[in-house]
Amino acid sequence: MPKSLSIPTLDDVARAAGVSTATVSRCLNAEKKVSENTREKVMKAVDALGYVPNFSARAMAAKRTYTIGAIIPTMENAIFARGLQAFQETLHEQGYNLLVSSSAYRPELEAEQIRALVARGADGLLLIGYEREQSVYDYLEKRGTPTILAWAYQSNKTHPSIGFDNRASMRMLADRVISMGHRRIAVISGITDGNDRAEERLNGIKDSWAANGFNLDDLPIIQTPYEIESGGAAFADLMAAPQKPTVIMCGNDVLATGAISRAKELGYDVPSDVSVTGFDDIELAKHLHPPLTTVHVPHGEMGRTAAEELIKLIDGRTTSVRRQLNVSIVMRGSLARP
Amino acid sequence: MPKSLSIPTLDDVARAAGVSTATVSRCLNAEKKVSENTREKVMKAVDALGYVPNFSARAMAAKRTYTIGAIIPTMENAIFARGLQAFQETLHEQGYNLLVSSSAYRPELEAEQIRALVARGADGLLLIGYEREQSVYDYLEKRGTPTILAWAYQSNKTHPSIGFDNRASMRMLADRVISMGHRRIAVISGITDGNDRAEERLNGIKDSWAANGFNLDDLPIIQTPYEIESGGAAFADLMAAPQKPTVIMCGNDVLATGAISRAKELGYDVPSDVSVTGFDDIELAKHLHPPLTTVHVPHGEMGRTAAEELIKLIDGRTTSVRRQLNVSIVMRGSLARP
DNA sequence: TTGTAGGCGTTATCAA
DNA sequence: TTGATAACGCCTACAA
Repeated sequence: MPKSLSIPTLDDVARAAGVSTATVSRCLNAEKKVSENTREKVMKAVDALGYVPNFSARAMAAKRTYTIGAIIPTMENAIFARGLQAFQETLHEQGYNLLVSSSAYRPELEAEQIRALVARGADGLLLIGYEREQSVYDYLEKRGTPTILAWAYQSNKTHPSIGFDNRASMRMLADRVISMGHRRIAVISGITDGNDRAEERLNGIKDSWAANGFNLDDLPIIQTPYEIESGGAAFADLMAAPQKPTVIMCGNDVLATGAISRAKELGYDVPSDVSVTGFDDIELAKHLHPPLTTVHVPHGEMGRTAAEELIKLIDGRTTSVRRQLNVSIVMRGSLARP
Repeated sequence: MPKSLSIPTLDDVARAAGVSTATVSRCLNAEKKVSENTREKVMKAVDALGYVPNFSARAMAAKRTYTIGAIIPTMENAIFARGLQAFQETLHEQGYNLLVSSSAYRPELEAEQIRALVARGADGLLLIGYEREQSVYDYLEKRGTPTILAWAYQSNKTHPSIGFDNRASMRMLADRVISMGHRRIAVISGITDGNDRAEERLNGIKDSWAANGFNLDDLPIIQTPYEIESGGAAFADLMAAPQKPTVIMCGNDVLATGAISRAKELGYDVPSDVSVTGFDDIELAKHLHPPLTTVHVPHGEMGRTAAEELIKLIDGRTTSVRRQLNVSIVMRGSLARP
C-alpha cells in the first residue's frame, strides 16, 4: 500500500503508536503526564508521519492560540521595525507567535484588521497610539481581548500603554533649539489627522514656541506624509519663503532625510545655511551627512516591555500597565547655532 | 437580563433571527441562496449582536482560509517592503488576507515558520529565493500547499517563481562599469551562505570580470550582512588596501548607503575618488548624495504578479508559473569614469 | 498513567 | 428556500 497522501491527524498518530488520541495530545502539550515509554513511541510516530497539529482545531478546542496580533501603520520605513523586532523576539521566547499587519495609516483598515485578528483568535493585541474610534475600544472590551498600546504615552489616558511622551519629547528638542538662538523655526510635520503621535509632536513644538513668548502665527508648518520625497518637497516650500527659517524641525527622521537630501540639491549647506532635526533615531540618522540631530527612542526596550506586559495581561497576572519610557536628545551635526 | 457578555456565535444569531444556523451561514457566504426577506432579518441580528465568524471554526469546516503566508528574510530594511505591499494589496482585492513573518535570514527559522503557516491553514505561500533544504520542498509538496518563489529567477530551476535574474542583472551592471574603463573593482557582497540572491549577484560580477579577461584573484570581495553599518565598515577595509579600487560594487542599496556615508567620513569624494554602485533601487537610493547608480527592480509588478499567479495556483486554474521580469540599470551620480 | 467521549463554531450534504 | 445533521481535528474533564 502506498504511503497515505493525506495530511496526518492526531488519530493517525494515535493509531500508529498504538495509543489513544488523548495520550498523543498529552505528549504534545502536557510535559509531565505521560510515561517515558509511551512518550517515545508517540514521538517516533509523530515524526515518522510528519505530523503537525492543526492550528484551527487546536484553537477551537483549547480556546487559546498563543498568538499575538500587531497592527502597525506602515512597514514601508524603519520606524517600527526595531521595536517590532524586539516585540516578536520576546514573544517567541515565551512561546507566542506574532501576526503583523499594516494599516497604511487608515483607521478603517485598522478596525477591519483588528476584527480579523480577533476572529483568528489572537490572545492579545498590540496597537500603535491612542487615537481610534471608541467603538473599536468597545469591541475589544466586549470580546475581552487584552490590548496594549505602544509608541505613545499620555498621562491623561488610562488604557494600558507603553511608550514615551511624544509631546514632551519634541518640546524638549524645541526648547533646545530655541535656547541655541534660533528664532525662525519652520516645521515639517506628519499628517496629524488620525495620528496622535504626529499631533503630539507638533504640539510639543508649539508648546515650546509659545512658552518662549513667540507667536504661533510666525511658525510655518507643513503637514505631509512620512516619506522621503514629501519631506524634500516640504523643505523646498519652506525655504522659498521670503523670510527663510534658520532651522527646520521634522516630525520624524524620514522627513528629515528628505529635507537634508533636498537641501543639498538646492545648494543649501546644513547646518550653516539651515539646521535640520528629526525624531526616532532610525539607523540611517547617524549615517546622513551631516548626521541628524534627533530624539532617540528606546525602541528595543519598548518592544520587549510591551511583549512582557501583554503576556501578563493575558495570563491575568496583572490588570493594567502604564509605563513611560525615557527618550533622549542626540546632538549631531545637522543642528547648529544660527 | 443583562446583555450577554460572551462572544456571539452562529447559534446566537440564528436564534435571534428565528432561523437555522445553516441559513445564517448561507447569508454570510453564499450570495444567492437565500430570500431577501430572511436575509434582512439575519443581517439585522448579525450586527445587533456584533457577530463575527470564528475563523478557526470556519477554517475547519471549509478547509479553506483565504489566507496567504509570506516569509521574508527581514523587515528591517526597505528591500522587500514595496513588493510585499503590492502583493498584499492584490491579495486584498481578491479577498485574501496576508500573514507575514520574517526569518532573519535563518533557514531553520524559515522552516519553522513555514510549518506554522501551513498549520494555520494558509492556502498558499510566498517565499523568497530558491535556496532551502529539499526536505522543506518535500514537506510543502506532501501537504499540497501551493508555493511561489519570488525575488529570484533561475532558468534552470523548475519551481513556480516570479522574479528576475540576479546574476544576469548584476553582470549587466558590471559590464557597464568595466566598459566605462574601471579596472580596479572591489565588491561588498551580502552573505552568500544560504542566500541565493546574494550569491547570484556576486557571481554576476565574477562572470563579467572573468569574461573581460581579468583574474578573479584581483577582485577583492568582502561579505557582510545587509546593514548600513557593515557596508561602511567594508568600505573602509577595501579602501585601506595599497591598491585602492576605483569603484566599489555593492550587493544592495543598503550596503551602498553605508559605503557612501563612510566615504564622506573618510574624506573620499564619490565618484571622483571612488565610484559606488548598488542594487534594488530602494526609495532612498535617489536621495543619496551623490544619487546612487543601481539596478532597478520592478518590485510592484513582482508583488502584484506573484499574488495573481499564486491565487491561480490555489484555484487550480494553472499548475505552474515561471515568469522573468526585466530589470534596468539606473545611471546616477555615484558612478563615473575612473 | 491511560482511555472514552463530549464539545468547540462552522460549512456542506441531504432531505423536506 | 430552508432545516437537520454529520463532519472538521483537537483538548480536556471524567473514568478506569
